[in-house]
Amino acid sequence: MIGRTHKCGEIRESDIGTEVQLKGWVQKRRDLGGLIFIDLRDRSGIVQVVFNPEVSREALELAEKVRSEYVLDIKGEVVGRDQSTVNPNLPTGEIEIRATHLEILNAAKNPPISISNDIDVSEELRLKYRYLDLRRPVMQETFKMRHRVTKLIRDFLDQEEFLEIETPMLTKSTPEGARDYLVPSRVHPGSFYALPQSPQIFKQLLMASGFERYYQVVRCFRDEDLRADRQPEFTQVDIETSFLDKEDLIAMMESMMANVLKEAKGETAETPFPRMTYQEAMDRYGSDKPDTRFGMEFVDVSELVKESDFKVFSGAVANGGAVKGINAKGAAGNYSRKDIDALTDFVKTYKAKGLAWLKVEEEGLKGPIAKFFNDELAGSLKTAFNAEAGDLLLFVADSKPVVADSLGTLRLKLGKELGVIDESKFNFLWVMDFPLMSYDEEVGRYFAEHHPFTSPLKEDMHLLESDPGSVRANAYDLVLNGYELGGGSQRIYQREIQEKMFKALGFTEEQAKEEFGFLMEAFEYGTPPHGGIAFGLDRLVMLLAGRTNLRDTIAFPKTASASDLLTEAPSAVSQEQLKELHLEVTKKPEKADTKA
RNA sequence: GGUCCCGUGGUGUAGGGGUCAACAUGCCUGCCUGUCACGCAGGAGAUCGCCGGUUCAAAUCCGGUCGGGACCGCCA
Repeated sequence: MIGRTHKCGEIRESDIGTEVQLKGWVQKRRDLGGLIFIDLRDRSGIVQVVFNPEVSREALELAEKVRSEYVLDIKGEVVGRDQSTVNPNLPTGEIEIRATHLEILNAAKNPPISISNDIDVSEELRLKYRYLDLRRPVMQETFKMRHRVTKLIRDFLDQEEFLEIETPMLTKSTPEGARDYLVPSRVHPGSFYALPQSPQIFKQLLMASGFERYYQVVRCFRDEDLRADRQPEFTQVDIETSFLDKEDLIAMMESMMANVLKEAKGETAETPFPRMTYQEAMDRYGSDKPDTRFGMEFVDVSELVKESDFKVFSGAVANGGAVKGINAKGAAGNYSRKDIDALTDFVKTYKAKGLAWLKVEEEGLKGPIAKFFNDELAGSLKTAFNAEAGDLLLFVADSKPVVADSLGTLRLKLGKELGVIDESKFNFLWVMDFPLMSYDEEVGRYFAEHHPFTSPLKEDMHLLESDPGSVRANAYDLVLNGYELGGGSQRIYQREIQEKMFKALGFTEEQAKEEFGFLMEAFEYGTPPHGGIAFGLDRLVMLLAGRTNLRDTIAFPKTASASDLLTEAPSAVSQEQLKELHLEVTKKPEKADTKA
């Protein structure tokens, strides 16, 4: 018994009368005594197999031994079911397999997690028995989706004459950006490679090499703490082009994404995608990656309330901050004072000192701060928020970054709680004109918002030395439903500009030369104007598959504390290994499971 | 580095100082020829994550610790 003639989930009425051989796992066995039904599952789906003594007593007796997740090899005939026994819940429900032969290829212990879509297991067990978790149909679907998306992207880029070129995984640690994962060098005592945070510099060098269009589906590493949408190793679709200006590249990427959405989801995305400047995104949504599937936009009432008797408001404006609010339409009845207290605690995690609120009623504004607003001001506020009776107005008065952060996150929370987000939508959005760099008060210098190779906008170039903080980057982020899907920019390709950039970032000439001298040297040998973008593949798949956690789109992900529960990585290593690498561990490992 | 939530039979939960270890599901055995959440009858299975403290008595209270999750910081 070797051959497999059909896949379980693909057998149909048209196959009736066919002799088939199937291989798969036991989803469920139903033993009726003289008759046994087995739902056989392979990656294509499920089909019902019947063991009947009139067909093969031998097979029936063997089937009695079978349990969940046994691996079977079955031969039989496809037969139609009586109208009364058709199962409308299965694509294969019109037929069943009348088994003539059964071979048990492998037995299985009773699995610790059930192989079904309804998740009623802890994340911990799912990760420990990841190979079982991945058997679940939803997970299989997600990875089929991931494959499909990756292939669509590859096919698209291939058609556009991009070359997929690999870049090193053992590379040089560079300052700026995230913490590096380091790999000690055995050959060079005390020296370390870094795993790439992205192939940024290599792809620019490939442009210097004259490849013109490069892409790579590539693993990247960042040793930072995890989040639901952040894993320490993740996959980027990394793209770089020569001679294409921003508009050409953006149009091409829109076409690629629209194609992915169409082919993977059957959804149409209107191109060109909407655009918004960074400033506008911050002003209207308090985020550089706004979720535009719903409104509830910020209303800046700083001007209205700066003279008000409510000191929290007027004081914030006087201190150079702002007072902004959002209107939770019709939500006044949904939120008790206790609920609003909870919202207040929520915004406090984002440094807001408090949350002011007003309920809009027919007679006027209600709430503890209503007394500070006279009829005229109350009227202006209602107009500003387009407020009607039943609305709940929520305000944060603070420094501008705190207002943006806290109110922006509150908006998302309320959007979810009030169910005003259309989950079926795919809202792409370009966010443009990011600041090139921002000043870090604690460290006392500027840091690049994207990375130090991002070109300034031409019209801001003259400010690079005089007022670096106000220079806008020739950069663009692609946002999908409130997630940053990718970011790109036109790059600096001239040595003098790159030198100015490093200088603005506080590098001495020597430092710049030591860290990035090879790149600047390359600029001197005819590097073409170039630019590119990188997309987070895991996130894209997560959004397309309708998942909310990045772990669900990565076959073997890490826990929140960056460990792998399946292999138990990371783990201690032997003294010999450490010695070879010229390393000494100064802190005792948490787990005393040192390898022999 | 910090905040919050969770940890009880295989799994998911309930309980919350002393006959309270319960429910569902799964598992095992038997019966059953049209099931597909099969059914019926019976059965096994947990010192309540771990360590310590309080107490006559701790699964329950307290402290610590480990593990999982969400978030802040961090990260584009």
